[in-house]
Amino acid sequence: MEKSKTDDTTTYHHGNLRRRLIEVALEMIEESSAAEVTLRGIAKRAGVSHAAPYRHFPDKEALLASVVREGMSIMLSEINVRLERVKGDALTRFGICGLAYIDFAMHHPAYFRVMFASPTQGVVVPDSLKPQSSPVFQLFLEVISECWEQGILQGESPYSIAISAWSIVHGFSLLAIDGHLYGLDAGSLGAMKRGLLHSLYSGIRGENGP
Amino acid sequence: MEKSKTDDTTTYHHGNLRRRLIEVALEMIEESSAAEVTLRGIAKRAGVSHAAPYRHFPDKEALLASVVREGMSIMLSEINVRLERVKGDALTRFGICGLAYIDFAMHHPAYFRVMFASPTQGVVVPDSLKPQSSPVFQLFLEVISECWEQGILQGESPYSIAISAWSIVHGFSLLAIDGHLYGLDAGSLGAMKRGLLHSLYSGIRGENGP
DNA sequence: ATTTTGAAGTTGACAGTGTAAACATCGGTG
DNA sequence: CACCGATGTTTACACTGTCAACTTCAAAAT
Repeated sequence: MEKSKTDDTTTYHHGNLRRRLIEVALEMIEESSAAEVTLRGIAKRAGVSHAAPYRHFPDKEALLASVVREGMSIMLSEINVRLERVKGDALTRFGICGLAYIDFAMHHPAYFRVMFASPTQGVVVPDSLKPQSSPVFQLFLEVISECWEQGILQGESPYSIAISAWSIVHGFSLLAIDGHLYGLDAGSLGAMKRGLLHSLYSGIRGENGP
Repeated sequence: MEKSKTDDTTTYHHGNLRRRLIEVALEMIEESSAAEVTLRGIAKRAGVSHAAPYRHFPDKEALLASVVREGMSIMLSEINVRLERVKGDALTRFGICGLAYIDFAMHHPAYFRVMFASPTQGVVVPDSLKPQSSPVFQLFLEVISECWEQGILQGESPYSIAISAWSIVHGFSLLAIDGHLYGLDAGSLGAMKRGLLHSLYSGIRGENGP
């Protein structure tokens, strides 16, 4: 009779809420924006009374936090799936991490926005979900360490390289989904992604630069 | 009797509200966080009835937008002040832009947060204040163009370099003020800033990297 | 098979929010 | 000096998050 934490299968009285609530929440974030999403609105769209969510989440923030956790999990797995396909070459794996990060942001902007909305809105993301402690950052760190040990990447430490890499990749993701880079077509955006990683890898120093 | 848009001098019935409201708003953002700030709370702290702000701003969002504009303006001027002191050397000027951007974020985290809270909260930042159209980004672009023309920086275009530069600098700023990089002391944070810019300038490719 | 029981959902209430409309007030202009 | 419009106040409303009391129903216990 134990209700497992990750309860997918149909259960309960009215179907499987909890799950449905998370889905609806994401839907509504896609349509409007994380701030304008209302708990009552979510409940209504789920076809349930306005207080029903409280049987599954202590408060609104907790529901949103679940969306965040789910997003984190999906992001991590999407990156990992791509990594699986290119075992071996450490540098390539590094590139894949960066590209996959940006791709996740562009493919799932709603997830991405809730995930990194931290200080604003009501979404007070728990510390364990902050960038550096996130599994995604840890993955970055692993892959970068591998490169660093092989002398493929240089820097003060793998950690400092990871900071640089995460910064550039995350910053670009924000531009891509928010400022949307002046409506560039998919092709040039793809080129831009690669250009971005290249500029970090090879640097932007010109011939006349000291 | 015209009330100029930027009304600093004391006027009106009850002193100079508008100005005071913006100040109080910023104060309260510093204390709690942009989302939890309430219009009624701002009014109360300004010693005024809860509807008074509506004589100066059409709605809450407009007040917050004014805070954003002010932040943008301060950021721009702080960067410019530092640039004034180092006319001449284009590359140094580029470095100053990046450092000053990060410094602004760290010195005025409240401003920085409202400014880039875009999609979340109620702060729907107008398009004209989005990163790429902001004067700050334009400044980046100018300085980078200068370097690019002199062959000090390389890349597909000044614009693409600016994207990379803004991305890394903005992403790092987020880490610094939000994830706060595990409570590093000021010294190592300073070193980190420089390391960050260096990694973009010189790249992170190691000896064994292709 | 029937009772029991507690989780899941509902209803109604409350304080607090943003905002609008009607009213009050004061300083400068006629 | 009277007026008038900008500035501030009061009252009111719809909506939010959240809580407490109530209902319902499916499975556990008898």
